[in-house]
Amino acid sequence: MPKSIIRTYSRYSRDAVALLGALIREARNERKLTAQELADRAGISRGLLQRIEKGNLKCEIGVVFEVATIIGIKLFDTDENALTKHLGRTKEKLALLPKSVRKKSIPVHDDF
Amino acid sequence: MPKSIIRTYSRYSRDAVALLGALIREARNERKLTAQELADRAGISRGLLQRIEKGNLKCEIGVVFEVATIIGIKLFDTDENALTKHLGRTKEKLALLPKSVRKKSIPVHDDF
DNA sequence: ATCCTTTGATTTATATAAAGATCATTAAGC
DNA sequence: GCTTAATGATCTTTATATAAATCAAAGGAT
Repeated sequence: MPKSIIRTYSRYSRDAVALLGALIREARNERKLTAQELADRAGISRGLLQRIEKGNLKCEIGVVFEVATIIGIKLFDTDENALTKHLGRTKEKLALLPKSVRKKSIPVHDDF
Repeated sequence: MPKSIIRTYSRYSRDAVALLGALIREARNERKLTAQELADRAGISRGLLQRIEKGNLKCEIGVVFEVATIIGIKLFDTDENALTKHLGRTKEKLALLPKSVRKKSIPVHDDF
């Protein structure tokens, strides 16, 4: 990440990450697990779990999802296996779509 | 990240990230945007967008969510503003819960 | 009220993610 | 079939996320 990149995030994105972190903390408390215990189960440091629960935007998505999964939070869908099914359907659809997007060289006469 | 940490991810987590990436690519194609264009709108490099669409687990969650948001993918819920409402409710609940989890010093006689 | 576990915050060292550039490959549009 | 834009892949540099350790503060349990 060269030359000090400044990132901006929409409110929606910030809320989404914050929500996920709050859900994790809530679930952890309900299950009576300490931060250290959950961190150990996820194979991460307690400090990182702190940042995740706080809704830090710079955490690796894989780690955040893994913690959520371990603590029992269903991502995207509530019913079982819905995610996998959805993934399958999406991949099938992708195979039928154009492999690349191409701009029209000349502005088309979009008449009608 | 000292001493070369090896991370493991559950299939569910990997699928979830892969799904999100696939959804982003699908939406991008439907909207006839090039990778460079979407990357520019998100303020990231094309290379990073490639990794996101490929379902790379090491990308920052904030960036992934931001791209998803920009391209119009609703996170967690389908109906409008559901996320924010959910966040609000969760935060209220958190205020009522114990601030820390504590292990029983002596194994309790869990009799019944 | 006291004890001590849990959590919050900070610091340092290090592994690595991301930007930017470049080249090869693919495939849309003509 | 050509052309060339779009994508895929790789390399280097640099900023930074993370692990680990430490200390302070908070708050259950007794």
